[in-house]
Amino acid sequence: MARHNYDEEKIKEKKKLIMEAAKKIFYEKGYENTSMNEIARKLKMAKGTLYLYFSSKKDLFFSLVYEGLKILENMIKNDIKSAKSGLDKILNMGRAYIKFYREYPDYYSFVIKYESEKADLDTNEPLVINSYEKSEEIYDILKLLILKGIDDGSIREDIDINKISMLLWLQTIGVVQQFELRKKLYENWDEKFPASEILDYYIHFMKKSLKK
Amino acid sequence: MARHNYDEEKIKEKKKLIMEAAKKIFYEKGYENTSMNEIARKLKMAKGTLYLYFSSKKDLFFSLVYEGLKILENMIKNDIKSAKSGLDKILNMGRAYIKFYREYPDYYSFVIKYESEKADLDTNEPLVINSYEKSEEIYDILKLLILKGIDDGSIREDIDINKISMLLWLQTIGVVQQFELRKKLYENWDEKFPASEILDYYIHFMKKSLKK
Amino acid sequence: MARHNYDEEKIKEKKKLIMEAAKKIFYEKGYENTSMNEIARKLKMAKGTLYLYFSSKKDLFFSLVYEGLKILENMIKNDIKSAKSGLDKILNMGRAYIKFYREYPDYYSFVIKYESEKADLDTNEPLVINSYEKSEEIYDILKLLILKGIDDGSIREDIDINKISMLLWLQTIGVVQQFELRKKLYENWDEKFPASEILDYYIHFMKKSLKK
Amino acid sequence: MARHNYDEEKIKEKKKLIMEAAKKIFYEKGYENTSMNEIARKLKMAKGTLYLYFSSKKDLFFSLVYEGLKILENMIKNDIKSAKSGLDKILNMGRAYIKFYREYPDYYSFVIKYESEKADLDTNEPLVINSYEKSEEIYDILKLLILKGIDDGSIREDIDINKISMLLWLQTIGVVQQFELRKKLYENWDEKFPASEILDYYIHFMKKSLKK
DNA sequence: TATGAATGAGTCTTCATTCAT
DNA sequence: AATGAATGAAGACTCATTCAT
Repeated sequence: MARHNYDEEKIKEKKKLIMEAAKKIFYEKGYENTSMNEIARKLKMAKGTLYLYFSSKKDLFFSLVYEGLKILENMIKNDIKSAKSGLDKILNMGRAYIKFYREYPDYYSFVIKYESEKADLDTNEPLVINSYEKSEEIYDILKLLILKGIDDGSIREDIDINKISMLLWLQTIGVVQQFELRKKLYENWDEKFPASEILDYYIHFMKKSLKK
Repeated sequence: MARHNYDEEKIKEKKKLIMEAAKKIFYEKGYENTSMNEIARKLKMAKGTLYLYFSSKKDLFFSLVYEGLKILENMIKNDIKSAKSGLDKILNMGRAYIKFYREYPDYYSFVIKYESEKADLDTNEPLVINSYEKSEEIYDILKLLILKGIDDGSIREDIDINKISMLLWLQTIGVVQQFELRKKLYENWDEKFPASEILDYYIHFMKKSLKK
Repeated sequence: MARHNYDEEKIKEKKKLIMEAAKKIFYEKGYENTSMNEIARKLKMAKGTLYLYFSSKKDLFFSLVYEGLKILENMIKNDIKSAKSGLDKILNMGRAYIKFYREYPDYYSFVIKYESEKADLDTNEPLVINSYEKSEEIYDILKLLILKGIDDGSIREDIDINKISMLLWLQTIGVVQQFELRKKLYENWDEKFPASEILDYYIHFMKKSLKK
Repeated sequence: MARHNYDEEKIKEKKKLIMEAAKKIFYEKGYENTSMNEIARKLKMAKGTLYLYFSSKKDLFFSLVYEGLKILENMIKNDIKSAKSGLDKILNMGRAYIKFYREYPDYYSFVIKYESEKADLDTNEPLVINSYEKSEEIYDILKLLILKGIDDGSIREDIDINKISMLLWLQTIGVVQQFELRKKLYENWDEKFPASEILDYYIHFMKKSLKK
């Protein structure tokens, strides 16, 4: 039994090791431009060894995606808790997403890449189903929070709850994604405010737009 | 001279022809999954001929991107004109982008794809430079419109003009992109309102948030 | 039009060229142990070129199988004609198969290999269907010939026509296949008669067994 | 000494155990499509352990072939004994082979596979030599039985003893092999007689052909 | 101007075998 | 005696690009 746990532990560690190396390369070069060969080389491992721990390149990548999704989920759930009013909870949700992007730019990029191709993925794969459910879950949370916000008087009443919850989520992800794409560009512009402030301003503006 | 023009005309026409065919295939199958072979086959042309008019697969694709950018630019400029107040002009700008997405889903997809990979592109390529300039241009237009809106009393005053102009553009592109990614998903959800309404609601909500 | 024919001709010739080289290697080393790389090397061609003419290794191999089947079919049909009585026609059929084996040992080996794996093949592939039909066809021809033989008095009457026709075909193919497998072995045995006579003796014995 | 025997016994048992598992998988999936990994997994053993008992995948497979050959040999020897006349002995020999095929389809498939590739094998391997000797042995037995049959009046005299003995063996193995290959195919044909009867008819027809 | 045959580097993946523990 | 992680060569196949005609 102890032995068994010991081995499982070792396997997990090795997986971590491989994922750590893959994370860097996938992040730097993108999924398509990363070859299993290169990952193995970086690890000073034989190519075949990778396949001992991950059944395919996709499997290795998705493991990273899944890790990212878990981190994101935790951050959101945590940050919702730490706020009182419905409005604050919603704002914290947005802030959590931005924090995820800032603290884990690599995982963030995997999650985005994954979301971009979800449509083409096999709908039978557990990971795909899982993430579909997570999307729906977040949507439901948002809806509840808005209801709560209206109830506790922190949010204006003249909004369509269904639509605004959907919109807020699209918008938050969208703003961050676009910011990531264009940040280099913006960094060269106005020197008076750092481009990175734009995301904080997004939250600030959302607050203004939602509050009673 | 006349001869010269005639030839140039012919070359342009041929380029159009090729781009038309490429547009369909790139849209259907994506850039990576489209081979030059397939484009040539569809045109009943030799593969080599394509390289007479476009120096590479990338070049061909970027020409489509550029075409798309021009269309988008025109739509925006037109739609700005047709409004009076600063607020309405800004809303029309957003509407124009959404219209572009709806009417030219193919060009839209190219522009997005291009934006997503701009980071990896050679910063010396004219198209990249071009797009940098266009971004700046739009930022400047937005800034002016907001100033005008504040001036004519259609827009609230308690906003940071620099930041909001940057944000609005990121946000609009982001919302549309995220909507495109998730629309299939959302179509299965609430049957009461069609998912496609979300984009119109986005404009509606933007109006609420900006107006005095 | 002339141009078109010319090109088609050239393609056919190239295909022949490739098939000729592949034939030798497949025969020497067997399908599994032959790599596309090796075939290309032998032809002093790039690997990719092979795929210009054959869509896959299987396709290349099956083209050889099909060529073999056509040769065999012709030989059988020809040799049946040149005999009068039912019995002689049947014996000639067997002789034709043996002749095929002797004159085209390479094609013979492909046909055998193919037959051995037919069961595992995709039943939707035209080549598979085709060969199934050919089997049935041969069975029908045999049945007719036996009827004719009984009718013209060249074949004994106390046999089950359905069974004997099936059996004769299995037996002929089987004897040749087993002979091929064991000939090296047998060549070292009795020096008085060359092992190769065994196939002729098979026909001789079949005659004795069938005739009235 | 006692200890030594005990250990040897244990090794033999372990070998049996492994062979039993391998037998099933080799039969289901074929030699090439079976990996040592899979065999080890089925046995809940480590891959390396297999190599403690068998020096290679080939060695493991050949052990099964050898086992099959021993079973076949016994069946033949037994069934020869239980007949009186030379003809009946020969017919029983054929029947024994068919019985082997029917009762041990797995071992049968290994023996056939082995025979098919014997040509490519190292002529120094004991198993190959062994099989060469066995072939000669069977040839000799058949020769004796035919002589006996002629002597006791059960077999016709107008045959070449050397040739017929060689032929009968080739023919029997060949018919069974071809039947095995095509049985699925034939099962769909004539509904009046089950395809499986063909092997019995083969013996029946052999009897007719050989008897005085 | 147009052709399209040829290239060949590069991709993911498999698996028998070894060897340190 | 038993393990199972690691190896690495080998395989089929793709495709943007070139170049002789």
